[in-house]
This record gives sequence, C-alpha cells and structure tokens, in this order.
Amino acid sequence: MIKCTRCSQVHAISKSGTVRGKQRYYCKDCNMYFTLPEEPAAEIRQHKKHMTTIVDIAKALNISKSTVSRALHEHSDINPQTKAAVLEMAQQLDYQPNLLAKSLVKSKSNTIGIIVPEFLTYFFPTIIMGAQQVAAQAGYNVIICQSQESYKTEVANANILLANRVDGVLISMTRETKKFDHIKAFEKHGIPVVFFNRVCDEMNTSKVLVNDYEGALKAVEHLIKNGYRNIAHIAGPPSLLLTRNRLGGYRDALKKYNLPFKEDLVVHCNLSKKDAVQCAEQLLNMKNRPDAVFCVNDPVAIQLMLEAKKRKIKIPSELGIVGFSNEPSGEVIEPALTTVQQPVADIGRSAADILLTAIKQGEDYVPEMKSLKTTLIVRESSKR
Amino acid sequence: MIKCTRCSQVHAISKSGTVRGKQRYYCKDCNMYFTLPEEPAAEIRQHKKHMTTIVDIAKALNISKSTVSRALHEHSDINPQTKAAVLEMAQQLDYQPNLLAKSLVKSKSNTIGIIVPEFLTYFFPTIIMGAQQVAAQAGYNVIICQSQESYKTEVANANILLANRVDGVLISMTRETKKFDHIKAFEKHGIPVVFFNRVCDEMNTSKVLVNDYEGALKAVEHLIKNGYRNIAHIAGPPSLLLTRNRLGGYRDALKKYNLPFKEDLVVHCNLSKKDAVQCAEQLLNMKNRPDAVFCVNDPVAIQLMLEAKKRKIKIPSELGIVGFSNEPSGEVIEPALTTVQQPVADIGRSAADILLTAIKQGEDYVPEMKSLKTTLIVRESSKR
DNA sequence: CTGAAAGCGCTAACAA
DNA sequence: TTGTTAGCGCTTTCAG
Repeated sequence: MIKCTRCSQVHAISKSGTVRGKQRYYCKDCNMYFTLPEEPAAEIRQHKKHMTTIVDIAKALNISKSTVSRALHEHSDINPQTKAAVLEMAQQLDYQPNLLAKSLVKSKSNTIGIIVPEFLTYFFPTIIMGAQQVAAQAGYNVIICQSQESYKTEVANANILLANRVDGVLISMTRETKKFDHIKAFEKHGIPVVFFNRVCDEMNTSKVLVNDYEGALKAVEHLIKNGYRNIAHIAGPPSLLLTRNRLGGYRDALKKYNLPFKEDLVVHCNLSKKDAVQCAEQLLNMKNRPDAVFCVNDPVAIQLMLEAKKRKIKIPSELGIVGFSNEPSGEVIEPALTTVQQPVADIGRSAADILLTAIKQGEDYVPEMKSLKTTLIVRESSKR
Repeated sequence: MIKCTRCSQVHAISKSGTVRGKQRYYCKDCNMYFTLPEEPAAEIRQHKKHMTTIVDIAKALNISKSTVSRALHEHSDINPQTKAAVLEMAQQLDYQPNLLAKSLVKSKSNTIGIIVPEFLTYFFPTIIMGAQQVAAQAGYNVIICQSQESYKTEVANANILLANRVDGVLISMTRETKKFDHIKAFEKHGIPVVFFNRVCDEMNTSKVLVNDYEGALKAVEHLIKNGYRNIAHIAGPPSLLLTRNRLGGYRDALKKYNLPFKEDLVVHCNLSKKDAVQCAEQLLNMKNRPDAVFCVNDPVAIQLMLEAKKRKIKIPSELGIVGFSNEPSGEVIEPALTTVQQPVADIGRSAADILLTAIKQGEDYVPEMKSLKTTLIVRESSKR
C-alpha cells in the first residue's frame, strides 16, 4: 500500500520507473512523482551498526551459543565439522568478538595502563613504544595517560585506569608526587604495578631503572680524566630517586679522585626549560665559574650549552658538558654532546615484561628490581 | 578439626611451632610435619581483589541496585537523602564504577583509538598528546596503536580497535597502505573515523591536515628570494597526499618565478633515515649540484645537512636547506634549520574535536575537512 | 521516589 | 560433543 507523500492517498498511485535504484511512484491526484521516504533506511542503518554476536552465528547455524563460543577458541571438546562451520559463518557474518563482554565475564581486560609525566621528549614515547610492543605481542592493549607532571592529574589517571579494570599498570611518577595512596589502590585490588625511571622508594613493587649511579660516576670520571677539575652538577628535583643516584655518582667520582665536593656547585633543576636556563645562568655567573658541568639530562645540558654559547664560552676548552639520556638533539648540536645513554626502549620492554609476568603469576609474584646498564657516549663537548 | 594432609586422620595431630607465621602441625601416625594448605588464603585473596559494586552498596543500605545506580548519576527522580547516603557509602566502600560493564550495556566504550605509523619523532607523540588532552577532557580514554609503517599491522590494529568497540578512530596511515577495507569496516559499523596528516583520498570521512601546498610554496619562494636558482626537492613517498601537495607547492613556486622544473631535481624518499642519506648523496653527487634543497621533512633535511657538512659544502652559502615540520633538532643544529612549522598539537586537538562531534552527532554528522595553517620559520640554513 | 526484571555479549560449570 | 543455565556489573524500562 503506497501512500502519496503529499496527499497520503493510495488510490491514485502508479509506478513510474526508478531513480537511483529506487522505485519511483506517481500520484495522479497531486500530479507528483516521488520515491518512498528514507524511514526504512533508518532500520537498515541500525542494522548497519549491528555487530554480529555469537548468538547471530548460533542462530544462523541452529546451534547453541556455547558451541559457538567453544568453536571460536581452542577448546578440545568440539566437533571439527561444527568448528569449521562456525568459523566459516563467523567470517561470512564478519564477526568481531566483543572484548568488553569478554573482559566483564573474565574479570580481565587484557589491557595495561601506562602513566607518564609527559610525552614530548623522546624519552617517554620511546619507553611507551617498547612497552607497547611487548604488550601487543602478548595480546594486551595499552591505555596511556599523561600526568603532565601534576599530582592531581596523576591521581585522576589512576582512577581512570582502575575504573577501566586494567590488568596492570606501568608508571613513572610526576616530580611532585609524594603521596602514594592512588598507587597503593592498585595493589589493594591485586593489580600489579611496575615503576620505571621515576620510582617510588616506599612501595614494595617491581621497579625498572637504569644504573643512574654508575652512569653518573662514569660521566664525571670521564670529565676528570679529561682534565676538568671544577666540575659542577645540575641535578634534578630532589624528590626523584634518579636525582639522588646521579648526584651520588657525581659525588663519589669526585671523592675517588680526591676532588672536593662543593655544595654551591650543585644546583637543582625542576627539569622545565625555563628552570634549566636559570640553573645554567647561575653556574655561568659564578665568580669561580666551573670548568665542566655534568647535567641530569640532555635537555638541560643543551640549554646550558646554548647559554654558554651566548656568552662566547668555548666548549669544550673552557667548559666541558656531559648530559644524560642521549636525546637526538644532542647528536646534531655543535659541539656534539657527550652523554650517558640509557637503553630507553629496553626500559619499556623490561617493565612490560615484568608486568606481564606479575599479571600471570598473580599472588605468587615476587616484586623484582631491574637495573639496566648505561653507556657513556663520548662526543665533542667534553674532550680537551 | 585439623586433618593430616597425608592420612586425613584427626586423632594423631598436635601443634608443633610455627613456620613463616603459620601454625605447623605434627601427625604422629605419619610422622610428618605439615602446615595447612592455602585454601583459606584463597578466600582472603578473593576478598582482597573484590571491587565493590553497586550491589554491595545496595546491600549495605538495604535498597535496590537501581536506586544506587540512579543516585550515582544525575538522575532527577531520586530522594536527596538516599542520594547522599549512597554517595557516602560509595566513598566508604571505595567504590569504583566498572566501566567495562557500563560500556557493555550502553554499547559505548568512551574510548577512542589512535593509529599512527610510528612513535619516535616528536611529530606523532605531539599529535597524540593534543588528541589525548581533548579526549580526556570529554571523558574519553585513548587506545594507541602503532602500525610501524606496516600495512599488515595496521589491519591488525584496526581489528583490535573494533574488538574493543572504540567509539571513534583517529588514523594516520602507513606509507604502504593502499587498500582501505579495514578502515571502511569502522564506517560500516557506524564508528566515525578521522584521518590526519596522512589521509585517504578515496574515503569520504573527515580529514585534518596542514596546508602542505602553501607551506611548500612559501618555503621554495623563500629560497628563490634568497637568490637560490637551482632548487631541488627531496619528496616523500608518492603514495602520500602530503607528498603530492608539497611537491605541488614546490613546482608552482618555481613556475611563479619562471624557473624551470627539472625532473631530476626531485627525488623520492621513503622517509627512513637510510633512504634519506641516499637521497642526499644522490643530489650532492650530481654534476650540476643544486644550490638549495627543499626537504619533505626535518629529519630528511638534517640528514642532508650532515651529509653536506661531511663534504665541506658550506651552508647556506653553497647550499640552502629548508625542512618541514620544525623538529627540535632543527633548532640546535648549526646552522639552524629553516623549516615550515606545522601546528602539530593542533592537528591532534582538531582531529579529536572533530571526532568527538562525529561521535556525538551520530548519523547526522557530515564529514569535514580541516586544513591548518603553516608558518615559515626562517633560520640560518637558507639565508644568503 | 523506588524496586523488579530484563538484557548488553560473553564464558563456564553442569547436564544431557 | 552439545545444550542449558547462571552470572559478570551495569542501565533502563515498566510497575508500583
């Protein structure tokens, strides 16, 4: 029963060709050609959105959904014929398992969360990449959160991960994190946590870091061997373990060569660019200006170098500089930056490896601490 | 009633000290010491892991779970007293909503997926960061996938996102992607897709890119105005739209100033470091060596510069270089690299904005194309 | 204003 | 080997 779209009558309608594949009609009363409105399409649309479920497959094959479920996995108790039929029908109907449902029933999301302070230097993305590779290989997704170096955001991130029922968490803390309840919450619910890079002393969880102490020791030793004697250190924020370790390496290198440790040659930097410039200025303005600086990381070292260049201080002859972490910029700057290389992607891979083991082993897992080796890369900025 | 773990008798058991904090027993019959198996611990474990649900809250308050659900949201039909009580109890029991369950019932995961070719230059992480900020603000999580420039991986990524029922997808394709069924699959299920940077011509979806043509035009024009006349172009892979657009800008700039377009001054680079070096060599080895090169991006430009330095070619006097994308390294290299800046974070933000609108509007959404402006940053590498 | 009940898509005993 | 059933935690009609 076709109604005219204008007069709603049915008596004066006749077919009149097709337009864009659709039947066209003609109403003699209104003298109007029309095609049917799109309402049916709405259903098609819904249909369009519908993703096939195991029930769809079951119905199509006239079997139960459990059988379908079994066929879709490597379950032994399944007739190979049935299995083949299911697999084919799944293909035909373009079946995509609903991982949300699966996660719900299994209480396992196959997702791990990563919280990093930021995203812009090459450091954290590389770690994430490493972690992601390992995770993907094991069938895990990764949800990434940035705390933006804000404690509050970090707490929010943790809640999001919790609400998403991640199976495990990789985290590098903000420089201002001093309370850890939000992280302990994971443990409380049996969700393993692995710290990397910026770890938490007071928690008994797995940790992955590089041998900051040794790296710093080697770096400063290198400077000493190159004849520098008045060596300063731009350190990181005191709250971070890596700061203390690198500082320790610096101090012990001096001690090893019987050089005095001078308080005023150590300045702490919060790692922001602005603060890095300030620290650089502070050191370069000293009456007894240091003849070399070991920097907590490359971005800081680069700021220092730029600042020194501005003042026409010759590098490396008047000022030796060593950084930490081997960022790409350090390679192209002139003079090229001597730096302590960390196996960045390895940090991510190791952390993810440990986390996956922790997830697998559940309660039986014993936290471990992994310390990765650093390598001194000697370039121009420290040779004299 | 303690049973021996071997003979299951109870009559011959006596306590016998403790081991690792647990009571130890002795069975005279078996002459065996034992501690109780771990079963009770299993319960404790479950208890530990158990996350409180709305049912827990309902039971504690002796109301129905529907009421709890209503109280937890801004539902009008709810007694403020009840609501307060629920909220307090939720707090007390440390309730964390299970987003998996919610997603399942709402058929909405509040998650968007991002597929990027790689993760290492500062470019994609920055975009992701921008997108993530926008998404987070709207309550969306982000699942990130790397295709590693591999078509096969990209397809796998797409399936993962589909299986995770993401509400929308942001994608920048691999340089080898030529079929798009895996992306069309999203559309088929009503999941909006927004391309960015490396977009797909043949799909009618939203796209965010920068004005590559104009950026390239300005770059080459700048070189011409600085007196360079034999200007080459290291282009990207022909499959990418951005390659064609930047090439178009290059060509039209030449035309505008009546300079000849010479085929052999255009070399295509697949964007890998190795290939970049090769392209650089090819150009620098020409008998009629170009006096300037416009490069498809900064990493390529930097490889070219390093290669030129090796040969003691003076930059910018003997060779002008302009890059594209303003990577950090370009700022510190000497001479500093002239480049076309793209509003990278904006790309991510815009793409996410568009995607969220598309998600919100559903069927009514009309795909749009956004082209962001580029800025020429003039530094030392192109001034003569 | 509140409760009961159905159902999102899936897995996993338990029967048959 | 397969089907039946219950339930993961939540939202959402539909009745009170």
